[in-house]
Amino acid sequence: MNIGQASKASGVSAKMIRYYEQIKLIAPADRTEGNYRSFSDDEINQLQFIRRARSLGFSVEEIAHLLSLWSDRVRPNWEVKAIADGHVRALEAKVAEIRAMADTLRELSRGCADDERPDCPILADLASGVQPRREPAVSRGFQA
Amino acid sequence: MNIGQASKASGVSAKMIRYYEQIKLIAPADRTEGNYRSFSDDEINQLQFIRRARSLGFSVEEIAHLLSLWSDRVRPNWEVKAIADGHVRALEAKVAEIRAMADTLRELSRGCADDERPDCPILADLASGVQPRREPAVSRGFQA
DNA sequence: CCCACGGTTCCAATCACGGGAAGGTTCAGG
DNA sequence: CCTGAACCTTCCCGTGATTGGAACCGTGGG
Repeated sequence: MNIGQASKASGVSAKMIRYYEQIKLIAPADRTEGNYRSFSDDEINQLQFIRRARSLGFSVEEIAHLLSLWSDRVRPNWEVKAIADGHVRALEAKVAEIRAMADTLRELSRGCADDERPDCPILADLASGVQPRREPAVSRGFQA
Repeated sequence: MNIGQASKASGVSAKMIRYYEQIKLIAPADRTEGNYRSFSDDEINQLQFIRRARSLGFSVEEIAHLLSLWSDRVRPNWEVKAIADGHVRALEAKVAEIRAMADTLRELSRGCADDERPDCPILADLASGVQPRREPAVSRGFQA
């Protein structure tokens, strides 16, 4: 299978397959005579693993760890579970963070009439320099 | 006020103040004889506005729009409200997306015993290449 | 044998931000 | 007056995952 077929079969773009190879998330693929990458079924499976893990929000670093556990026949459950649970907690924190923003903003919007007047309190609030209501956000740039 | 004092007063790092100037989110600050930036109270206020808006998850582009509305004395409420509500919807979508991930992963983790055995179903699921349950995620790289 | 469609590499941009180098300015104390 | 610390200046690089594009080479069907 060349990279195009591997991409279709795995759902990972050819670009990303090359990138994953470059950052050593996956082993360098075999090459044909004409220097084309050639993928085995096992490698397609790995790519699907990666795709699925990415869709669950795991970072590439976490996926590297998961892949190594996957290929380790005596891996202990608790180690896999620890990564998963840690990630669940990170996701929950992210949800809480974003929901706090949404709640605040909904509240502000509620006080802003949908008309032509120029007295919308949203801008007034932004200008007031009010501190965020809770702890300083753990991370800010969630918008990809 | 030089950039250090402006930073302390506004809560925006000196680095970011320079960056905001560079990308023209704010006007170039006046300079002293020694080429130091000098900030007025108005400019400190603008920086606080930016900081607050960032903490609510607005992108720099959205903030540029909000700032222009802020300085527009005849701004119509509905325009401000539209930006805010659009952002609330984006935040809600993000929450739904991340919560779907967390739910899936929690479910997987529930089936994985916290012990030394190597049969954790999380890896099996990742390897299975199951499609995400809902629509293809609108955005993927939410982790800053 | 040609041409379109693959593949290959490399380089750039995204977004908001931080780190650090190399050098100039300011100001207080000795 | 001189020194040094603390500030400022610009410039470049890295982050993480991904996409886009250019320039070039290989492959295979008509």
